[in-house]
Amino acid sequence: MERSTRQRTAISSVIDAAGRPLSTQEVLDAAQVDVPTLGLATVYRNLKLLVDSGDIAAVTLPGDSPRYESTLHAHEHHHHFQCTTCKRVFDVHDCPGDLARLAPKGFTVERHDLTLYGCCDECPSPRKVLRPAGDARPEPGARD
Amino acid sequence: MERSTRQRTAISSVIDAAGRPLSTQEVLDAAQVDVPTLGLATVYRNLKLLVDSGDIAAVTLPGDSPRYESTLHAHEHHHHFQCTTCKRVFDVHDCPGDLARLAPKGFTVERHDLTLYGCCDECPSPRKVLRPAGDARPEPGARD
DNA sequence: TTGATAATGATAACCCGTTATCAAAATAAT
DNA sequence: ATTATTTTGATAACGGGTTATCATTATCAA
Repeated sequence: MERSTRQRTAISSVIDAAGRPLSTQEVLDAAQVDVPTLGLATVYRNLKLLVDSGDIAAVTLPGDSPRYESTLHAHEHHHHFQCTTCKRVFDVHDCPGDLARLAPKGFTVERHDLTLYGCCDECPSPRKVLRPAGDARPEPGARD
Repeated sequence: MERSTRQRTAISSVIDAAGRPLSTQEVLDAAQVDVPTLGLATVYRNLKLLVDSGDIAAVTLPGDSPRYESTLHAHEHHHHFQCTTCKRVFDVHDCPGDLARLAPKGFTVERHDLTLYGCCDECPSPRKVLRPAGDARPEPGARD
């Protein structure tokens, strides 16, 4: 039977508490606060188990690896925002609605994905921050 | 200097004539009608050249490899439709508009991607075609 | 035509996210 | 506590899409 482990509990609660979809690396980093010895393979194993059990859902974005979010929050139809600076993904709780009308004639629309791109509230906007060319000072929130 | 070859011409004109974004495999298949000896490496090389020169644009979709479309058509803001059966991608020339308002407060929206999913007009809709369980007859337009 | 060199095709190598392997550790029923 | 079994962590292997390698072929200016 399935056992309760410190690793599994940490991974699960990190996702539930996040409030936004997390990457495997973000899950690893956050869960290692509770369980410092946690390994990447264990994260992958448990993410798969949680997806299969329906507790979390995978969020796929164009040209980036999947994020994972709690299905408790994800049950309502929503979309996502990705910060082009820190690459973090956030929930967008609204939807423009009635998108099926955009499809070509004769096409049936079953679902849709909408991703907004821009600058989150913790990253300095590249458009607003002017600096000398070549100044590549790392920014708060930047991931390598 | 850059030379004109049968391969380069074939790849370029296939994309211009497609009317929808093509995968590398679709480009290879279509261009081999003109140049049967065309190899996959040559397709990748020329797609990169065409993207760098601004003649074509890469279209990235969630969880699928990129498609390529002529920038002549792609200059106007538009979106995409992917058929869940044949996996082909089509242009959607409309846009719901005013999506920046959906973002969380304090976030700046620079652009957005919208992908519709469903059934194109050449594939039988899985919802409409009832057949006995286990009957996996390949459908017109299906890709393996 | 010739010759310098860019482009091609076949395939090996690469990248990176993910999965498999396996000995060691943790869990939970007894 | 004992023991059967699941889970873990480290790391090798995998897979697919893409890029590098290199001998051969094609292009084009002279």
